[in-house]
Amino acid sequence: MALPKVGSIGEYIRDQRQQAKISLRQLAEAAGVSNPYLSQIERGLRKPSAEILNQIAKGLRISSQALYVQAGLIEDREPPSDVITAIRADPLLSERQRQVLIDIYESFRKEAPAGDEQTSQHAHPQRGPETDDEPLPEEFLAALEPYAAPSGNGNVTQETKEG
Amino acid sequence: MALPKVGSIGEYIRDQRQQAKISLRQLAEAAGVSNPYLSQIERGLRKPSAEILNQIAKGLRISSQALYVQAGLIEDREPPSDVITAIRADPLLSERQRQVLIDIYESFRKEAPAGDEQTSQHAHPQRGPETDDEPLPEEFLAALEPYAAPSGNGNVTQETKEG
DNA sequence: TCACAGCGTTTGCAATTGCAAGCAGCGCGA
DNA sequence: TCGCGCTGCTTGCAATTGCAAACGCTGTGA
Repeated sequence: MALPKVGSIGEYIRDQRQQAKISLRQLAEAAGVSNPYLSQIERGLRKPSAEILNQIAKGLRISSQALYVQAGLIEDREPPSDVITAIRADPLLSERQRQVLIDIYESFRKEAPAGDEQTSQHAHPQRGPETDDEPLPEEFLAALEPYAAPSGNGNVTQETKEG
Repeated sequence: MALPKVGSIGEYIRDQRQQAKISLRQLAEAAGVSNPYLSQIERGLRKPSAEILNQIAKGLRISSQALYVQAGLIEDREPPSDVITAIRADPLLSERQRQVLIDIYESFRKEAPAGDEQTSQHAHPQRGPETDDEPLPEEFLAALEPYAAPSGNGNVTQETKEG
């Protein structure tokens, strides 16, 4: 576990605050917490709750995640090398959708020849967002709609919205 | 709007727990919290700290971020499209499979309004040939086989391979 | 009919959070 | 020398967290 010091959350906050060139009281005001409590947090005398942490993050204009990671409350970033893990972790999917995705994925994994793991990125010269060989399985998507949610939406052409 | 009630964290936990088919005591044990406290959390009588939340997430085998987002402790500013990342990174999927998975996932994301996985049950009065009771869309999996590879395999019952 | 095991819930209680009030120090203008 | 405002820190104290123990309920086997 090469995790950073959990207690460094206070130092991290103080560091961020000083870099922002604001006083402890100012940050306390912006974050909506009391000055003395913030003081104790920065010196590691208190272990703030997630709500306080979130408010402090807002006051510092930094990501809440960054603070949570520093506080050791989030496995830093959780690199989901596992598709199933990522699907399970997605809070915006319904349980039904999750199950469908996992099932499809597992069926793929079972069928897939596990031999071409050598950077299959170039396995298929896919140039556009759509596969050229054949049209996308719109039938699937249309059929999946009842599993997703209301509002029949056939527009599923992928928009390459990788963040 | 998007995050109506923060207190729904308890419902979310209970939902996840029941879908995992484990008892309150089992989850409490796995998460390292007391059973009565977990009971109170699930019913919204207590507001757990981030540490407890983190442990519960571990016990549920879900992402801490998912819980934090549900708890309103993280601005869902960064929608975890980790699913797409994971799909893209999976070396065992063919390009076509990858595309199908991403398309399905994105269609889910577009249709699903995050929180109401319950209401979506009755969202579609006009149902297909099968009723909603059907646990899993085997028809989809069967139809997807040509997109995966030869060798028909219909055994895709949810085995919930909890590691 | 018991006894046992499991379920979720309720009940006190120690420990902790988080705050209002107050304290000590520093810089500045009168 | 004061006073004023700012810095951060210390001190009680109400409110809350989180837990151990016990409760009521249901199902199962002797």
